[in-house]
Amino acid sequence: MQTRESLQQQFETRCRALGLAVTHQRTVIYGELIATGEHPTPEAVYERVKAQIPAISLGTVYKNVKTFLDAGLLKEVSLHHGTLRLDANTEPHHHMVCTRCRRIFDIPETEFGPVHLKNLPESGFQIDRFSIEVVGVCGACAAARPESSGPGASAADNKRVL
Amino acid sequence: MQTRESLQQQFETRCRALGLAVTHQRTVIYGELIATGEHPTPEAVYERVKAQIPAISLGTVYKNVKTFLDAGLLKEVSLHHGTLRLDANTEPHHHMVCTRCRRIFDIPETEFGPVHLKNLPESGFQIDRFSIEVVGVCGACAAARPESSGPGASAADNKRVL
DNA sequence: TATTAAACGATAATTATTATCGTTCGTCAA
DNA sequence: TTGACGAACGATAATAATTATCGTTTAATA
Repeated sequence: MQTRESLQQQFETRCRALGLAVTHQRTVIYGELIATGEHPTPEAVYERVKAQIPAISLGTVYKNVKTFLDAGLLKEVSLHHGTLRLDANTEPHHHMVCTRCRRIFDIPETEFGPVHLKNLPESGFQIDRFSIEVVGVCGACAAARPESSGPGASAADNKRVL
Repeated sequence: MQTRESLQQQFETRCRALGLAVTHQRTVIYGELIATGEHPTPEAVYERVKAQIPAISLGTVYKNVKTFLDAGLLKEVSLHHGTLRLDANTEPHHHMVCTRCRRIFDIPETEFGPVHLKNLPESGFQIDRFSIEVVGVCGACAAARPESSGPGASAADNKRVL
């Protein structure tokens, strides 16, 4: 398990490896992101960072968040951020999502074995259901571009192909 | 398993039960949604419906999609539609999401037993990983409003409380 | 320390979505 | 069946989230 301190220390090294300038703004933005256990919005990050750098621009936060995502320093919580996707399937089911074209396929609940959760970190949380997402590359996209060479290519996959 | 025909037949009945007028626009919008196995965006629905009702307004599609969501005729594919949520946790982990306040909590991967998928409906899909989401109500929200009485209350839970 | 490209702040533009408002149409009682 | 009325419609303005532009500043490095 990575500590906040070690992540913060690695930040400069990782930036240099990526050819990114280590600016004060970037350091503070990243610091806030690893300091919080929450999963904030860019706007929320902006508010926190502004306490330390009052002159920072919201655009700078967005630009750097995007840079960090592309670099793999950050991840999006969900592949489905962005425009609303509708589901008229009333049967219980799960989804399979292509990281390239963002197409969504249904998987009936019966295709999965039971989910075992050992113990719940957050006390008092009332579980309604488990939602499983199979993340990967669909047949069509795999055929179009067979091999995304190495882990570095994953960032480009955040963009839509189809 | 509900057939498209039965769903389309139920549409009028369900609308009347909900006090919603059965308009041509609504019938076509809903029809397109159950006709497609995809999970379209409102914009995509608009394009499809426009082929049948050229004068329809995009606003009407949005309004009715919202009405259908509130009524439970449709669901959103993801709770994370809307603004971007960032994740600086580089360890493999899953998420627990509160349907009321939309707060997101981390669950280490080790808290779950292995996921068993019997067979993949979409041939050629290359699985990268499974992402499990524990959906429910967090302790704080449950304490604030203990019982969301009956299934009808679930629609209101789509809105943010915190 | 001087050069230079990258990053910054300010702000305009774009995209997704919601709200407004006058007109039309589905519902239901007569 | 018709007529009244409120709900839904289409057009369009407004808002929110995000991205792009552009002139200025700053980090990297020679």
